[in-house]
Amino acid sequence: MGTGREATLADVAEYAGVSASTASRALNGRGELSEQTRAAVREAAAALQFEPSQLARSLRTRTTSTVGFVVPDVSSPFYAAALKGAQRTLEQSGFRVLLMDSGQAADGEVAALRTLLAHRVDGLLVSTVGLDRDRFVTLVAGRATPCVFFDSAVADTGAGTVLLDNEAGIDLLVEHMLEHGHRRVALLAGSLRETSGRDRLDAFVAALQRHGISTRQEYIAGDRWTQQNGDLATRRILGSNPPPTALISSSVELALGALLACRDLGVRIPDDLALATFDDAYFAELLDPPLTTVAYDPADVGRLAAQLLVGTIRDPESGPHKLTVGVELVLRRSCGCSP
Amino acid sequence: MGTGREATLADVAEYAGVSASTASRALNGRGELSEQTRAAVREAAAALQFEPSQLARSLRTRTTSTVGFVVPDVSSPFYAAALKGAQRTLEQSGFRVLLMDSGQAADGEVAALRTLLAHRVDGLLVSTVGLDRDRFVTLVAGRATPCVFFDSAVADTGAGTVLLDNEAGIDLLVEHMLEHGHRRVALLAGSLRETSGRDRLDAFVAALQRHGISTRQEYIAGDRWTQQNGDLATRRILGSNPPPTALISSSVELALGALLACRDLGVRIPDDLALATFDDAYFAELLDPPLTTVAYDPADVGRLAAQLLVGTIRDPESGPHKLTVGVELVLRRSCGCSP
DNA sequence: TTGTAAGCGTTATCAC
DNA sequence: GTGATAACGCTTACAA
Repeated sequence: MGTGREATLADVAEYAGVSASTASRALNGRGELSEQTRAAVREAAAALQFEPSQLARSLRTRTTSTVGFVVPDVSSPFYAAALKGAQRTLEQSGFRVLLMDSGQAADGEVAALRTLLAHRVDGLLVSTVGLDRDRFVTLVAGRATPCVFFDSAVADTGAGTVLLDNEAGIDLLVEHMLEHGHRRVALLAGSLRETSGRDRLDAFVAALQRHGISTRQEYIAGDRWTQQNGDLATRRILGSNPPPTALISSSVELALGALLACRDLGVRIPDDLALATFDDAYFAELLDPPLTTVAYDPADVGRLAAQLLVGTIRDPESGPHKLTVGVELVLRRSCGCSP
Repeated sequence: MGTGREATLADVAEYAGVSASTASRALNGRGELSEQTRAAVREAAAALQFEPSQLARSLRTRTTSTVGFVVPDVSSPFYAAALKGAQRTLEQSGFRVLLMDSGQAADGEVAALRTLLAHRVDGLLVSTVGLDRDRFVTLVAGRATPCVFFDSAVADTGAGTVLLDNEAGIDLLVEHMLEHGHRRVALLAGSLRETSGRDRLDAFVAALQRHGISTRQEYIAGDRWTQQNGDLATRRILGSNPPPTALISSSVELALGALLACRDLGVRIPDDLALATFDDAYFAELLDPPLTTVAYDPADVGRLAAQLLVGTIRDPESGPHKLTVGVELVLRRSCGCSP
């Protein structure tokens, strides 16, 4: 059961008593050949457990059927779900996924992109941590490899972009808090280097403005998408005088941090502080208290981005598309609504 | 900024006025060459934005520096975390990750393995959905590509295995329930085709046995790792007469389903039913009620598996290793403990 | 120190 | 229908 080399096309050809080119044609169903030789080749391939080398094939055909997927953190539920969505449609279109984690850092992202390009992937799916435009352009936009951004994009570049409707989401959250009668509303912000984080912050300020409420600096805190950052930022915000009566979170991790901070501080939700967050999670309903959220389908984001990318790979001329994934408000107890 | 072909090593060589082999040596730092030509080549590479084709390199060197990663479901937090752990150590060792999702099906897993083998990955990291031994052996064990299993393995094969200490985990859970005075203890089981699921079930039966309690068939239900299955199975179990007073769950998804079912049925936790589960989750403490769990580091599982794999790739002779990742009990309210 | 040539395993373009 | 033959872009003896 030990093994020598893997069988090559030449081995198969020899076994079947034909030339390599004939064997290739037989296996790929191209060209006309007799049923007889075709069968012989198939048989030989089976007998030798032949598995054609994608490496050699790719080198020759100049196409890898592989797509690079770059995210700040694979273990985040959002990215994992987006990956899953992308996976499925890519697989159906005959593409494989080469995954890279940028580790939430620009340098990591650049390294990932380099590696992927060196592998000659046919396309790129990236959620950027906030690369500056120049760096991105010289790195990939100068090449033939199409890149579709999702969730967080580099402005004015790429073959397509799929973003969540951040503005609509924050609007829903803010207006709902105002309907509950709150006027002192605070925000837990995520990373402002990513468009998703910045857009949510901007939408928050704009929404309040629209209702004649000017933003107080002390009511905005946070700069990373982590639970710990949510905890810290919440404590900071609650320290302001007067403290806010409502808190909107830019992500579920931040909201979890807020929950922890409030529990520790003895701040009751929603009685002392109303809370609602961007991102629904499958466990949101089971939290204490159940979280009011802005929901969307993260797998959809990946799926759409993958579709855009496949479209561009197949037809490079198709102009850059921008897609927005819709969101909806899910009312639960944390904002003050009754079940 | 459209683009022609990517620059090739030959282009770089020409630009620098040297031969391709010299260019290759200069870039890879092999052999002795004058600082002068080395600099010239580097300069040329930079000027042309040369990115060496891993494809060609791999074809020539017969090594891809790529590892295949196969899991039943990427979007599951456990696998996502394991992936993250593996990623990190693989990256440090110079390997890239080609990710495939088997979609919880044996056929999907076989397809994934085939694809990965065709890509000539240097190694495989797989959490099997329960492939039968023969199928696995003819597919990959007959080849030179080493395979390390994690979380769920195919028995007696592979270059290594990293499993959670399922038995210890279930023991902790069962004994804790017994300490609380429960005698009618039920189990939410996961997929029995995976070793993780089967091991937990077996450990459950054995643990009760050890304490002189024989297992009742009606107290065991479940066959998939989903929240929905947890919900259904819980309802079935609670329908038995007399119903159990304690419920142990094989995974956090199942436990979430149980929480939902109990809420719907008006069964209070822990008063009417004590609950505890395998798998800690970052939100376990924030649930209502906070969940008592068996915790471990999922990233560790991936990390160790990756280390084993890299070791085997570097030294194919190193015998098959079996590693077990430790677990610990985290007491919270759902089992009846007070905070 | 550098160049020449062969070869990795395919597929594509020709002939026959 | 089928078989040579030449790439694809790189590395590595072996020469020079």
